[in-house]
Amino acid sequence: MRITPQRSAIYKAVLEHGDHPTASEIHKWIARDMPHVSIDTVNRTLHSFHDMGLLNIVEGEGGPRRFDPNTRSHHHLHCDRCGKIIDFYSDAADNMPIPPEVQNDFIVERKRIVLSGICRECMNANDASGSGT
Amino acid sequence: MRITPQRSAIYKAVLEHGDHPTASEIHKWIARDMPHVSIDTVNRTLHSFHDMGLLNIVEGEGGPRRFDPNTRSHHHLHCDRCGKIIDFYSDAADNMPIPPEVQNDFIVERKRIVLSGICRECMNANDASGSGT
DNA sequence: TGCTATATAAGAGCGTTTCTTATATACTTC
DNA sequence: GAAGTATATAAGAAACGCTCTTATATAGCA
Ligand SMILES: [Mn+2]
Ligand SMILES: [Mn+2]
Ligand SMILES: [Zn+2]
Ligand SMILES: [Zn+2]
Repeated sequence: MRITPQRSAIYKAVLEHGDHPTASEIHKWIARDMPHVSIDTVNRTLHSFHDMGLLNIVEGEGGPRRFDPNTRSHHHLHCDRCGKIIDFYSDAADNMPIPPEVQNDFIVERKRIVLSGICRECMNANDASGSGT
Repeated sequence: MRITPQRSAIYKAVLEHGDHPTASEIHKWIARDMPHVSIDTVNRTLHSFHDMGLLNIVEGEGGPRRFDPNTRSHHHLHCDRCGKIIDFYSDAADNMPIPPEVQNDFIVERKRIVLSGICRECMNANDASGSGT
């Protein structure tokens, strides 16, 4: 795979961005330094990186794909209010046994836990507005 | 909430479809009996059902939302080849402890396990084509 | 039966992803 | 270092899913 300025910038952007960005967000992020990179190149490149194992694609409830530069084994919290996706780590989750009937009919290559609910910020926002005088 | 022919048909279609269909798939499914139902109505109605707790929205890796009429606590296998999503049940998963540091910063309302890999059909398809003489 | 709040159809609009094609360029070969 | 070639990119079009707008229809109530 060729090394191009676009690819370097895209990879750097994903690492710097930190969160779980969409192709569009990476495109905007990069635009500061390289305004002429096309969204098509960003999207195509992110998928190439995914195919090479440099990035994960994060589970979501429809909508645009979100990419994840964190390649350590980890899991996610999804906030139902603000849509934020937060990493967490859990040995219990990593070591959780897979049911035998699944193992018979399916080759498991990846195991992820998704917890949905309300994040701390949204909790606080709710408290502040909800219980005043 | 009013009972309308469209809503009845959409609910029936989701139950009959069985799998984890998209709004568009339900729209096509219904078209056999009711060709004049709009995709907008299907989509809006599916979301209403979701808000009422009749349906779940299934986690996916981008792309259109997929709905799930199975309201029992269960988890999913995602086939990387054919994109199929298969239900499975696991007490170990349901009882898995949530890390304390998560509980401090997040109100967990739903817990799902997603296993990605290769389903039996894709396995067999691969065998048949891959290792012949 | 008639009324009214709610639901629907149709099409427009929007954002994301993919496709097409001409142009540019990273890497190889000499 | 120069030339050649396979690969990558830009730009715009197109496809797709989802949402919004507005005029019309209708379910359920009085
Ligand atoms: Mn992550
Ligand atoms: Mn399911
Ligand atoms: Zn939140
Ligand atoms: Zn499969």
